[in-house]
Amino acid sequence: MKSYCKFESALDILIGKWKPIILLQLISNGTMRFSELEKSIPDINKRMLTQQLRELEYNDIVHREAYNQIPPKVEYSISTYGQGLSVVLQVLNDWGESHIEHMKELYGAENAENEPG
Amino acid sequence: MKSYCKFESALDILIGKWKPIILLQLISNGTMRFSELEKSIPDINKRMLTQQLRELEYNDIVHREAYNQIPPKVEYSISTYGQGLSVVLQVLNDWGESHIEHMKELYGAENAENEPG
DNA sequence: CGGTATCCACTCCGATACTG
DNA sequence: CAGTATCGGAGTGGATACCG
Repeated sequence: MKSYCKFESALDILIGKWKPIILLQLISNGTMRFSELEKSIPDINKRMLTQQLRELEYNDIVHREAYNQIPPKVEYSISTYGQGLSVVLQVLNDWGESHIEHMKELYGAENAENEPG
Repeated sequence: MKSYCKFESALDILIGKWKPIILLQLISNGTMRFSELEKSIPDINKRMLTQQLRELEYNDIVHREAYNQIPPKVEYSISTYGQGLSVVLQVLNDWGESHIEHMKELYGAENAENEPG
């Protein structure tokens, strides 16, 4: 049996309320400006968007390109290194999808995606 | 490009301070009693162990077998359905391992596993 | 032995206001 | 446009005591 001892560090990178949807947007749309991300993600605010992007940038998943001009223009995209995450996200997505089905079988269709109250 | 729209629900199941290490223990050791888990995970307390186990049980990842006897005996193991997670954890583990290396290259060996302050 | 109940600390997140 | 600063509430986790 293999060790599995490092999967916490992978998790850490994906954890954060808005990181999944941010990654989703960047994967689907390629390069996006800050304001485009803001518009494409309803209910997020600037503070959270900035914070989550900074963490993803720190982990070299997202690339930030700032143009020195007025008004400012900053573009975000999945970094070259970050492309490697796509396999992981694909696996998580597939398993997540089937898990939703499994939960429906166990608990019925309503409210079946998450934890108990 | 595929949709990736369900990987949040997979994440939800793995998120929780002690879930990774609990899963690790059960995967490595098979069936374990409550007190064995408690001993094998330094710094966890009963409340947290119970809570995280309940959530994993709710999601049908962990199976709970209670024997009606005094003193009580309760055994936990990865459920049959939960075995399907191993592929996911393997992928996360592999990527996490290489990511730790990547962070070391970027930021040096010390303290390179997680987010910025 | 295998839990609950209670209380407290801390972190995460949201709302809002301000800035270069 | 693309942020930062500040504040407050909710949720998550820790310590401890108690229970069947």
